[in-house]
Amino acid sequence: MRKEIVKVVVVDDHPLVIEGLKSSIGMDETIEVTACFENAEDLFAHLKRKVAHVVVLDVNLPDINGVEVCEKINSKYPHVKVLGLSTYNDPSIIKQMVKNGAKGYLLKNVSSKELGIAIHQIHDGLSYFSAEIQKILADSIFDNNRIPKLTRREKEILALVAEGITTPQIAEKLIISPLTVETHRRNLIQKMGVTNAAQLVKMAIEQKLI
Amino acid sequence: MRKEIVKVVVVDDHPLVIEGLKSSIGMDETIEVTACFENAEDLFAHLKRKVAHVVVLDVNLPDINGVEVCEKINSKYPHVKVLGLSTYNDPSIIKQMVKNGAKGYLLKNVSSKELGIAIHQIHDGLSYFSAEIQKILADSIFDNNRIPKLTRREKEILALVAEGITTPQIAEKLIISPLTVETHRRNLIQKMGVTNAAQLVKMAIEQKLI
DNA sequence: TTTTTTCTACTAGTTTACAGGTATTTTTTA
DNA sequence: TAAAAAATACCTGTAAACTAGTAGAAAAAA
Repeated sequence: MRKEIVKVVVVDDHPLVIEGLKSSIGMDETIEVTACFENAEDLFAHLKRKVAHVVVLDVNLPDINGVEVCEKINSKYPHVKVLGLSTYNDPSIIKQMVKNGAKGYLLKNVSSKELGIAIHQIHDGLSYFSAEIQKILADSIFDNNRIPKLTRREKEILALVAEGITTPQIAEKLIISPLTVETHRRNLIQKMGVTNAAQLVKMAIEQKLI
Repeated sequence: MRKEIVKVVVVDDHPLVIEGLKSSIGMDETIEVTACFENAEDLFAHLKRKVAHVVVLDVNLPDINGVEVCEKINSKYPHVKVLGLSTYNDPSIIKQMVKNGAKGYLLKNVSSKELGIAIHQIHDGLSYFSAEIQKILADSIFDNNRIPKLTRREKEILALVAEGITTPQIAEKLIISPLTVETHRRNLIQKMGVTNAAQLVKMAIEQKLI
Protein backbone atom coordinates (compact mmCIF):
# COMPACT_ATOMS: atom_id res chain seq x y z
CA MET A 1 0.00 0.00 0.00
CA ARG A 2 1.16 3.44 -0.99
CA LYS A 3 1.51 6.17 1.61
CA GLU A 4 -1.06 8.95 1.58
CA ILE A 5 -0.03 12.14 -0.13
CA VAL A 6 1.50 14.60 2.33
CA LYS A 7 -0.15 17.98 2.21
CA VAL A 8 2.37 20.73 2.72
CA VAL A 9 1.80 24.42 3.33
CA VAL A 10 4.66 26.81 2.70
CA VAL A 11 5.15 30.10 4.54
CA ASP A 12 7.96 32.36 3.38
CA ASP A 13 8.10 36.03 2.59
CA HIS A 14 10.35 35.44 -0.41
CA PRO A 15 8.46 34.51 -3.56
CA LEU A 16 11.69 33.10 -4.91
CA VAL A 17 12.00 30.64 -2.07
CA ILE A 18 8.33 29.71 -2.36
CA GLU A 19 8.90 28.96 -6.02
CA GLY A 20 11.96 26.95 -5.12
CA LEU A 21 10.12 24.97 -2.49
CA LYS A 22 7.18 24.29 -4.80
CA SER A 23 9.51 23.21 -7.54
CA SER A 24 11.66 21.06 -5.25
CA ILE A 25 8.78 19.43 -3.43
CA GLY A 26 6.89 18.97 -6.68
CA MET A 27 9.52 16.45 -7.76
CA ASP A 28 8.25 14.07 -5.13
CA GLU A 29 4.87 12.72 -6.15
CA THR A 30 3.99 11.73 -2.62
CA ILE A 31 4.10 15.34 -1.43
CA GLU A 32 1.78 18.10 -2.53
CA VAL A 33 2.12 21.79 -1.85
CA THR A 34 -1.48 22.77 -1.18
CA ALA A 35 -0.88 26.42 -0.40
CA CYS A 36 1.78 29.11 -0.06
CA PHE A 37 1.69 32.25 2.02
CA GLU A 38 3.90 35.25 2.51
CA ASN A 39 2.62 36.04 5.98
CA ALA A 40 1.33 34.32 9.09
CA GLU A 41 -2.16 35.78 8.98
CA ASP A 42 -3.04 34.09 5.70
CA LEU A 43 -1.60 30.85 6.99
CA PHE A 44 -3.93 30.73 9.97
CA ALA A 45 -6.92 31.65 7.82
CA HIS A 46 -6.03 28.65 5.68
CA LEU A 47 -5.48 26.24 8.56
CA LYS A 48 -8.96 27.06 9.85
CA ARG A 49 -10.59 25.71 6.72
CA LYS A 50 -8.25 23.22 5.12
CA VAL A 51 -6.30 20.13 6.06
CA ALA A 52 -2.53 20.36 6.20
CA HIS A 53 0.00 17.85 7.40
CA VAL A 54 3.19 19.83 7.39
CA VAL A 55 3.92 23.55 7.51
CA VAL A 56 7.27 24.57 6.09
CA LEU A 57 7.88 27.78 8.00
CA ASP A 58 10.46 30.45 7.35
CA VAL A 59 11.55 31.81 10.69
CA ASN A 60 12.45 35.27 9.44
CA LEU A 61 9.05 36.59 8.54
CA PRO A 62 8.74 40.35 8.34
CA ASP A 63 5.46 40.83 10.18
CA ILE A 64 5.64 38.31 13.00
CA ASN A 65 8.22 36.27 14.84
CA GLY A 66 8.60 32.75 13.45
CA VAL A 67 8.88 31.29 16.91
CA GLU A 68 5.50 32.71 17.88
CA VAL A 69 3.92 31.36 14.72
CA CYS A 70 5.35 27.97 15.53
CA GLU A 71 3.96 28.05 19.05
CA LYS A 72 0.53 29.07 17.80
CA ILE A 73 0.40 26.34 15.19
CA ASN A 74 1.42 23.82 17.80
CA SER A 75 -1.20 24.84 20.34
CA LYS A 76 -4.08 25.36 17.94
CA TYR A 77 -3.36 22.59 15.49
CA PRO A 78 -1.24 20.01 17.29
CA HIS A 79 -1.60 17.49 14.46
CA VAL A 80 0.11 19.90 12.05
CA LYS A 81 3.87 19.41 12.08
CA VAL A 82 6.17 22.39 11.67
CA LEU A 83 9.37 22.22 9.66
CA GLY A 84 11.49 25.28 10.40
CA LEU A 85 13.52 26.91 7.68
CA SER A 86 15.97 29.79 7.80
CA THR A 87 19.00 31.23 6.09
CA TYR A 88 21.22 31.73 9.06
CA ASN A 89 22.23 29.33 11.74
CA ASP A 90 21.36 31.15 14.91
CA PRO A 91 21.44 28.53 17.67
CA SER A 92 19.16 30.46 20.01
CA ILE A 93 16.40 30.73 17.42
CA ILE A 94 16.72 27.10 16.42
CA LYS A 95 16.43 26.08 20.04
CA GLN A 96 13.46 28.34 20.58
CA MET A 97 11.77 26.79 17.57
CA VAL A 98 12.30 23.29 18.91
CA LYS A 99 11.02 24.35 22.32
CA ASN A 100 7.90 25.71 20.68
CA GLY A 101 7.09 22.53 18.90
CA ALA A 102 9.01 22.52 15.62
CA LYS A 103 9.49 18.92 14.58
CA GLY A 104 12.33 19.64 12.22
CA TYR A 105 14.70 22.34 11.10
CA LEU A 106 16.64 23.01 7.92
CA LEU A 107 18.82 25.72 6.52
CA LYS A 108 17.94 27.18 3.15
CA ASN A 109 20.95 25.60 1.55
CA VAL A 110 19.10 22.30 1.78
CA SER A 111 18.87 20.06 -1.29
CA SER A 112 15.56 19.01 -2.82
CA LYS A 113 16.24 15.45 -1.79
CA GLU A 114 16.86 16.24 1.84
CA LEU A 115 13.80 18.45 1.92
CA GLY A 116 11.64 15.55 0.76
CA ILE A 117 13.16 13.23 3.32
CA ALA A 118 12.61 15.77 6.08
CA ILE A 119 8.96 16.32 5.18
CA HIS A 120 8.22 12.61 5.08
CA GLN A 121 10.04 11.97 8.28
CA ILE A 122 8.28 14.59 10.34
CA HIS A 123 4.98 13.60 8.79
CA ASP A 124 5.63 10.11 10.11
CA GLY A 125 5.86 11.53 13.59
CA LEU A 126 9.64 11.59 13.74
CA SER A 127 11.83 14.64 13.88
CA TYR A 128 14.35 15.81 11.34
CA PHE A 129 17.34 18.06 11.74
CA SER A 130 19.93 18.44 9.03
CA ALA A 131 23.52 17.54 9.84
CA GLU A 132 24.38 21.23 10.01
CA ILE A 133 21.61 21.96 12.47
CA GLN A 134 22.57 19.00 14.62
CA LYS A 135 26.10 20.28 14.79
CA ILE A 136 24.93 23.76 15.71
CA LEU A 137 22.71 22.40 18.46
CA ALA A 138 25.50 20.17 19.75
CA ASP A 139 28.01 23.02 19.76
CA SER A 140 25.62 25.35 21.48
CA ILE A 141 25.26 23.05 24.47
CA PHE A 142 28.64 24.15 25.71
CA ASP A 143 28.08 27.81 25.05
CA ASN A 144 24.58 27.61 26.40
CA ASN A 145 25.71 27.06 29.94
CA ARG A 146 27.66 30.24 29.63
CA ILE A 147 24.77 32.33 28.32
CA PRO A 148 24.07 34.51 31.32
CA LYS A 149 20.54 35.28 32.35
CA LEU A 150 20.21 39.00 32.77
CA THR A 151 17.48 40.58 34.82
CA ARG A 152 15.17 43.22 33.44
CA ARG A 153 17.02 45.99 35.20
CA GLU A 154 20.36 44.70 34.03
CA LYS A 155 19.21 44.66 30.43
CA GLU A 156 17.98 48.20 30.85
CA ILE A 157 21.30 49.34 32.22
CA LEU A 158 23.18 47.39 29.59
CA ALA A 159 21.31 49.21 26.85
CA LEU A 160 22.11 52.56 28.39
CA VAL A 161 25.78 51.66 28.84
CA ALA A 162 25.89 50.79 25.14
CA GLU A 163 24.46 54.21 24.39
CA GLY A 164 27.56 55.67 25.94
CA ILE A 165 25.72 57.07 28.92
CA THR A 166 27.81 57.31 32.06
CA THR A 167 26.92 55.91 35.45
CA PRO A 168 25.87 59.24 36.98
CA GLN A 169 23.69 59.96 33.96
CA ILE A 170 22.09 56.53 34.06
CA ALA A 171 21.40 57.00 37.75
CA GLU A 172 19.73 60.31 37.04
CA LYS A 173 17.69 58.85 34.21
CA LEU A 174 16.42 55.89 36.22
CA ILE A 175 16.12 57.90 39.42
CA ILE A 176 18.29 55.55 41.42
CA SER A 177 21.60 55.99 43.16
CA PRO A 178 24.78 55.96 41.05
CA LEU A 179 26.02 53.34 43.46
CA THR A 180 23.20 51.07 42.40
CA VAL A 181 24.05 51.60 38.77
CA GLU A 182 27.64 50.71 39.55
CA THR A 183 26.48 47.50 41.20
CA HIS A 184 24.40 46.52 38.18
CA ARG A 185 27.29 47.39 35.96
CA ARG A 186 29.62 45.23 37.97
CA ASN A 187 27.17 42.33 37.93
CA LEU A 188 26.81 42.67 34.17
CA ILE A 189 30.55 42.56 33.66
CA GLN A 190 30.84 39.56 35.94
CA LYS A 191 27.90 37.69 34.42
CA MET A 192 29.08 38.21 30.89
CA GLY A 193 32.60 37.22 31.79
CA VAL A 194 34.20 40.36 30.44
CA THR A 195 36.58 42.93 31.81
CA ASN A 196 35.12 46.30 30.90
CA ALA A 197 32.27 48.19 29.33
CA ALA A 198 33.70 48.12 25.82
CA GLN A 199 33.87 44.36 25.78
CA LEU A 200 30.49 44.19 27.47
CA VAL A 201 28.89 46.11 24.64
CA LYS A 202 30.58 43.93 22.06
CA MET A 203 29.40 40.76 23.78
CA ALA A 204 25.90 42.15 24.18
CA ILE A 205 25.65 42.87 20.48
CA GLU A 206 27.04 39.45 19.62
CA GLN A 207 24.53 37.78 21.93
CA LYS A 208 21.81 39.97 20.48
CA LEU A 209 20.93 41.33 23.88
CA ILE A 210 20.62 44.88 22.58
CA MET B 1 10.95 41.49 -34.70
CA ARG B 2 11.25 39.49 -31.53
CA LYS B 3 14.07 40.13 -29.08
CA GLU B 4 16.80 37.55 -28.80
CA ILE B 5 16.49 35.13 -25.89
CA VAL B 6 18.38 36.37 -22.87
CA LYS B 7 20.79 33.80 -21.53
CA VAL B 8 20.95 33.94 -17.77
CA VAL B 9 23.38 32.24 -15.42
CA VAL B 10 22.40 31.90 -11.78
CA VAL B 11 24.86 31.78 -8.89
CA ASP B 12 23.49 31.08 -5.44
CA ASP B 13 24.55 28.70 -2.71
CA HIS B 14 20.95 27.83 -1.89
CA PRO B 15 19.48 25.13 -4.13
CA LEU B 16 16.06 26.33 -3.08
CA VAL B 17 16.69 29.79 -4.42
CA ILE B 18 18.18 28.39 -7.61
CA GLU B 19 15.04 26.35 -8.10
CA GLY B 20 12.97 29.41 -7.40
CA LEU B 21 14.91 31.51 -9.87
CA LYS B 22 14.73 28.83 -12.54
CA SER B 23 11.02 28.43 -12.01
CA SER B 24 10.35 32.18 -11.91
CA ILE B 25 12.50 33.02 -14.88
CA GLY B 26 11.17 30.02 -16.77
CA MET B 27 7.78 31.71 -16.93
CA ASP B 28 9.19 34.28 -19.33
CA GLU B 29 9.84 32.67 -22.69
CA THR B 30 12.29 35.35 -23.71
CA ILE B 31 14.66 34.43 -20.89
CA GLU B 32 16.52 31.17 -20.54
CA VAL B 33 18.48 29.95 -17.55
CA THR B 34 21.45 28.30 -19.21
CA ALA B 35 23.31 27.28 -16.07
CA CYS B 36 23.25 27.37 -12.29
CA PHE B 37 26.15 27.28 -9.87
CA GLU B 38 26.56 27.13 -6.14
CA ASN B 39 30.00 28.68 -6.14
CA ALA B 40 32.07 31.23 -8.00
CA GLU B 41 34.67 28.81 -9.33
CA ASP B 42 32.19 26.86 -11.42
CA LEU B 43 30.75 30.10 -12.71
CA PHE B 44 34.07 31.27 -14.13
CA ALA B 45 34.75 27.87 -15.65
CA HIS B 46 31.43 28.24 -17.43
CA LEU B 47 31.96 31.82 -18.57
CA LYS B 48 35.21 30.78 -20.21
CA ARG B 49 33.41 28.44 -22.56
CA LYS B 50 29.85 29.60 -22.94
CA VAL B 51 27.94 32.72 -23.80
CA ALA B 52 25.97 34.43 -21.06
CA HIS B 53 24.17 37.73 -21.10
CA VAL B 54 23.22 38.17 -17.48
CA VAL B 55 24.60 36.71 -14.25
CA VAL B 56 22.18 36.69 -11.35
CA LEU B 57 24.58 36.74 -8.45
CA ASP B 58 23.87 36.09 -4.80
CA VAL B 59 26.14 38.35 -2.79
CA ASN B 60 26.35 36.11 0.23
CA LEU B 61 28.31 33.22 -1.19
CA PRO B 62 30.07 31.00 1.34
CA ASP B 63 33.42 30.64 -0.38
CA ILE B 64 34.09 34.06 -1.84
CA ASN B 65 32.91 37.61 -1.45
CA GLY B 66 30.15 38.53 -3.87
CA VAL B 67 31.67 41.94 -4.48
CA GLU B 68 34.91 40.38 -5.66
CA VAL B 69 33.06 38.03 -7.98
CA CYS B 70 31.23 41.00 -9.40
CA GLU B 71 34.45 42.88 -9.99
CA LYS B 72 36.05 39.89 -11.67
CA ILE B 73 33.09 39.30 -13.98
CA ASN B 74 33.13 42.96 -14.90
CA SER B 75 36.81 43.11 -15.73
CA LYS B 76 37.10 39.76 -17.50
CA TYR B 77 33.74 39.70 -19.22
CA PRO B 78 32.57 43.32 -19.52
CA HIS B 79 29.71 42.35 -21.84
CA VAL B 80 28.20 40.15 -19.12
CA LYS B 81 25.81 42.13 -16.93
CA VAL B 82 25.58 41.38 -13.25
CA LEU B 83 22.30 41.46 -11.36
CA GLY B 84 22.98 41.40 -7.62
CA LEU B 85 20.70 39.54 -5.28
CA SER B 86 20.70 39.32 -1.52
CA THR B 87 18.45 38.74 1.44
CA TYR B 88 19.44 41.69 3.53
CA ASN B 89 19.58 45.31 2.69
CA ASP B 90 23.05 46.33 3.67
CA PRO B 91 23.70 49.73 2.04
CA SER B 92 27.47 49.39 2.09
CA ILE B 93 27.44 46.09 0.23
CA ILE B 94 24.91 47.34 -2.28
CA LYS B 95 27.08 50.37 -2.94
CA GLN B 96 30.17 48.24 -3.26
CA MET B 97 28.39 46.04 -5.78
CA VAL B 98 27.38 49.03 -7.85
CA LYS B 99 30.92 50.39 -7.68
CA ASN B 100 32.21 47.06 -8.92
CA GLY B 101 30.01 47.01 -11.94
CA ALA B 102 26.69 45.50 -10.91
CA LYS B 103 24.05 46.78 -13.28
CA GLY B 104 21.15 46.01 -11.02
CA TYR B 105 20.28 44.90 -7.55
CA LEU B 106 17.31 43.13 -6.03
CA LEU B 107 16.33 41.72 -2.67
CA LYS B 108 15.22 38.12 -2.48
CA ASN B 109 11.68 39.12 -1.72
CA VAL B 110 11.38 40.12 -5.37
CA SER B 111 8.42 38.90 -7.42
CA SER B 112 8.82 36.80 -10.56
CA LYS B 113 7.49 39.66 -12.62
CA GLU B 114 9.95 42.19 -11.31
CA LEU B 115 12.77 39.73 -11.76
CA GLY B 116 11.91 39.36 -15.42
CA ILE B 117 11.71 43.10 -15.90
CA ALA B 118 15.06 43.58 -14.19
CA ILE B 119 16.80 40.97 -16.33
CA HIS B 120 15.48 42.44 -19.56
CA GLN B 121 16.29 45.95 -18.51
CA ILE B 122 19.91 45.33 -17.62
CA HIS B 123 20.30 43.17 -20.71
CA ASP B 124 19.22 46.20 -22.71
CA GLY B 125 22.10 48.14 -21.21
CA LEU B 126 20.05 49.94 -18.62
CA SER B 127 20.28 49.51 -14.90
CA TYR B 128 17.65 48.21 -12.54
CA PHE B 129 17.23 48.74 -8.84
CA SER B 130 14.08 47.76 -7.02
CA ALA B 131 12.17 50.46 -5.18
CA GLU B 132 13.46 49.13 -1.87
CA ILE B 133 17.07 49.29 -3.02
CA GLN B 134 16.62 52.78 -4.39
CA LYS B 135 15.30 53.91 -1.05
CA ILE B 136 18.19 52.30 0.77
CA LEU B 137 20.72 53.97 -1.53
CA ALA B 138 18.98 57.32 -1.18
CA ASP B 139 18.87 57.11 2.60
CA SER B 140 22.50 56.13 2.83
CA ILE B 141 23.66 59.28 1.05
CA PHE B 142 23.08 61.31 4.19
CA ASP B 143 24.73 58.85 6.49
CA ASN B 144 27.56 58.37 4.07
CA ASN B 145 28.96 61.84 4.59
CA ARG B 146 29.21 61.08 8.26
CA ILE B 147 31.16 57.86 7.87
CA PRO B 148 34.52 58.82 9.29
CA LYS B 149 37.72 57.70 7.62
CA LEU B 150 39.89 55.88 10.10
CA THR B 151 43.57 55.38 9.59
CA ARG B 152 45.14 51.93 9.69
CA ARG B 153 46.50 52.48 13.16
CA GLU B 154 43.19 53.76 14.41
CA LYS B 155 41.38 50.71 13.13
CA GLU B 156 43.96 48.54 14.83
CA ILE B 157 43.47 50.30 18.13
CA LEU B 158 39.71 50.28 17.71
CA ALA B 159 39.72 46.51 17.35
CA LEU B 160 41.80 46.12 20.47
CA VAL B 161 39.60 48.49 22.44
CA ALA B 162 36.60 46.37 21.44
CA GLU B 163 38.41 43.32 22.77
CA GLY B 164 38.34 44.94 26.15
CA ILE B 165 42.06 45.54 26.22
CA THR B 166 43.13 48.54 28.25
CA THR B 167 45.30 51.41 27.08
CA PRO B 168 48.47 50.26 28.86
CA GLN B 169 48.00 46.75 27.49
CA ILE B 170 47.47 48.04 23.98
CA ALA B 171 50.60 50.15 24.31
CA GLU B 172 52.56 47.11 25.38
CA LYS B 173 51.15 45.03 22.57
CA LEU B 174 51.93 47.55 19.85
CA ILE B 175 55.18 48.64 21.48
CA ILE B 176 54.25 52.28 21.60
CA SER B 177 53.71 54.70 24.44
CA PRO B 178 50.43 54.53 26.34
CA LEU B 179 50.20 58.24 25.67
CA THR B 180 50.12 57.52 21.98
CA VAL B 181 47.38 54.98 22.44
CA GLU B 182 45.44 57.58 24.40
CA THR B 183 45.80 60.00 21.55
CA HIS B 184 44.52 57.50 19.03
CA ARG B 185 41.71 56.67 21.37
CA ARG B 186 40.79 60.31 21.65
CA ASN B 187 40.87 60.77 17.90
CA LEU B 188 38.66 57.72 17.44
CA ILE B 189 36.09 59.03 19.87
CA GLN B 190 36.15 62.42 18.21
CA LYS B 191 35.99 61.08 14.66
CA MET B 192 33.13 58.75 15.42
CA GLY B 193 31.28 61.46 17.26
CA VAL B 194 30.81 59.44 20.42
CA THR B 195 31.55 60.05 24.07
CA ASN B 196 33.26 56.93 25.35
CA ALA B 197 34.65 53.52 24.52
CA ALA B 198 31.36 51.67 25.01
CA GLN B 199 29.60 53.78 22.43
CA LEU B 200 32.64 53.64 20.20
CA VAL B 201 32.48 49.85 20.11
CA LYS B 202 28.76 49.94 19.39
CA MET B 203 29.26 52.37 16.52
CA ALA B 204 32.17 50.37 15.17
CA ILE B 205 30.09 47.21 15.05
CA GLU B 206 27.20 49.04 13.45
CA GLN B 207 29.49 50.50 10.83
CA LYS B 208 31.09 47.08 10.38
CA LEU B 209 34.52 48.46 11.13
CA ILE B 210 35.36 45.48 13.29
C1' DT C 1 59.66 68.52 -3.50
C1' DT C 2 56.59 70.78 -0.79
C1' DT C 3 52.32 69.91 1.66
C1' DT C 4 49.42 67.16 4.24
C1' DT C 5 48.34 63.37 6.87
C1' DT C 6 49.45 60.03 10.13
C1' DC C 7 51.84 58.33 13.88
C1' DT C 8 54.13 59.34 17.56
C1' DA C 9 54.78 61.48 22.46
C1' DC C 10 54.28 64.61 26.22
C1' DT C 11 51.92 67.48 30.46
C1' DA C 12 48.33 68.07 33.61
C1' DG C 13 43.99 67.63 35.60
C1' DT C 14 39.17 65.64 36.13
C1' DT C 15 36.01 62.14 35.83
C1' DT C 16 34.57 57.59 35.44
C1' DA C 17 35.18 52.77 35.73
C1' DC C 18 36.35 48.72 38.06
C1' DA C 19 37.31 45.49 42.17
C1' DG C 20 36.05 43.82 46.61
C1' DG C 21 33.37 43.93 50.05
C1' DT C 22 28.52 44.33 52.80
C1' DA C 23 23.64 44.89 53.51
C1' DT C 24 18.61 46.21 53.36
C1' DT C 25 14.32 46.17 50.95
C1' DT C 26 11.36 44.56 47.45
C1' DT C 27 9.70 41.30 44.33
C1' DT C 28 9.17 36.55 42.58
C1' DT C 29 8.83 31.98 42.89
C1' DA C 30 8.51 27.57 45.02
C1' DT D 1 3.95 31.84 53.36
C1' DA D 2 8.74 30.90 53.43
C1' DA D 3 12.71 30.97 50.50
C1' DA D 4 15.12 32.71 46.69
C1' DA D 5 16.14 36.18 43.52
C1' DA D 6 16.47 40.89 42.26
C1' DA D 7 16.93 45.67 43.07
C1' DT D 8 18.51 48.87 45.91
C1' DA D 9 22.44 51.33 48.42
C1' DC D 10 26.88 52.17 50.67
C1' DC D 11 32.31 52.22 51.55
C1' DT D 12 37.15 52.15 50.07
C1' DG D 13 40.64 52.26 47.00
C1' DT D 14 43.09 51.83 42.54
C1' DA D 15 43.31 51.93 37.78
C1' DA D 16 41.81 53.54 33.73
C1' DA D 17 39.48 56.69 30.82
C1' DC D 18 38.45 61.17 29.19
C1' DT D 19 39.45 66.38 28.45
C1' DA D 20 42.44 69.80 26.54
C1' DG D 21 46.18 71.32 25.22
C1' DT D 22 51.05 70.99 22.30
C1' DA D 23 54.37 69.19 19.07
C1' DG D 24 58.08 66.61 16.50
C1' DA D 25 59.05 62.80 13.17
C1' DA D 26 57.68 59.81 9.62
C1' DA D 27 55.04 58.57 5.82
C1' DA D 28 52.03 59.52 2.08
C1' DA D 29 50.06 62.49 -1.24
C1' DA D 30 49.96 66.63 -4.07
